[in-house]
Amino acid sequence: MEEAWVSTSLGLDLNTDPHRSNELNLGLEFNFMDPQKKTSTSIKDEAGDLEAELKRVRRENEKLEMMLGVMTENYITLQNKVAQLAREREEREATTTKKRKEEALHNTDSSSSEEESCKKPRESAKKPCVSRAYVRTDPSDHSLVVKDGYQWRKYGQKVTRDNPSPRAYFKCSFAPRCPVKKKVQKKADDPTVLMATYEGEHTHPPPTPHDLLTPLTHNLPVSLPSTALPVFSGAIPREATFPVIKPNFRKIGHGFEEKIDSVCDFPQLLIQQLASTLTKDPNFNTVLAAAITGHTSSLGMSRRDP
DNA sequence: CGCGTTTGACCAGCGC
DNA sequence: GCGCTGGTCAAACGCG
Ligand SMILES: [Zn+2]
Repeated sequence: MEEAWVSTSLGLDLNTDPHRSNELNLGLEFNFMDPQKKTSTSIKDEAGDLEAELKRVRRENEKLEMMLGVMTENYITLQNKVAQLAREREEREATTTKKRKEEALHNTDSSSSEEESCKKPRESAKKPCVSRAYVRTDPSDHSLVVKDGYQWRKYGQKVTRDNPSPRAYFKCSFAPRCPVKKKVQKKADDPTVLMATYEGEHTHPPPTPHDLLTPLTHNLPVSLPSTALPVFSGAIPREATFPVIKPNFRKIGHGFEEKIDSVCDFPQLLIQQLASTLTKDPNFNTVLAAAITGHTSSLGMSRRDP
């Protein structure tokens, strides 16, 4: 009974979405509304409890947010390292294989194998840094978009020979200042997995989070002039990593610009270990996004299905 | 109107 | 030299 009344009140306060909760703000307002109407102390208590609970949930949410941020940061760092190592190994192997091949091909000149590596320095110069990432997606999703925290501009799409699904070509939005390109194509044997091939290294800090996240909240003073690097003085904010995972996340942190800088509260070692473990899983982003989304909705939000 | 995407044209490398 | 293939360009188009 009481609950019904409460939820009605909430529903009235909210716009059209009684299930979804802006409870964080609502809890407070709702508390003010109470005394006006006829209230019983039990309801008050309940409201108080709820409010406290909401606060707790909110704090937990924020902590999770930050944890996620830290984790993703570490993840990206580690990913870069792994990619670099893989690249180096690949190059080494490629060199040896090529040498062997060439040796087998022209058995005639056995003296100078170095010459060949000199002959074709372009090949290695052409591919300064190549790394691969695999991302699991919704099978019904044809968009060929891999959310990796950077902004990309699509400049081409091709149907390739050995794969029924097309390959999309992207350049970093900071081009030509940033030469990074990526190719995205579904795996031939598993169309639910996107294979992203990155070439080059970004010449700028990973994400431009606020640009991506808050087009409407507030404007950044930096409108990136053509001469200056996108400046990120100090550490990258924790939201930085969110677009990597799930842009929708802005809803959560929205409006709470509090100083939740208690990273030290968290077991960083554990996080780092986690990150390093997860690094081995190419589907980490997807899985993490799903997990976080699920966790978030189970925390305070009921799902909203269109 | 500006910006990003789409898509056909074009180019370069490679094998035959 | 020719054809195939992957990669890039750029005009057309759509969207906010
Ligand atoms: Zn870049």
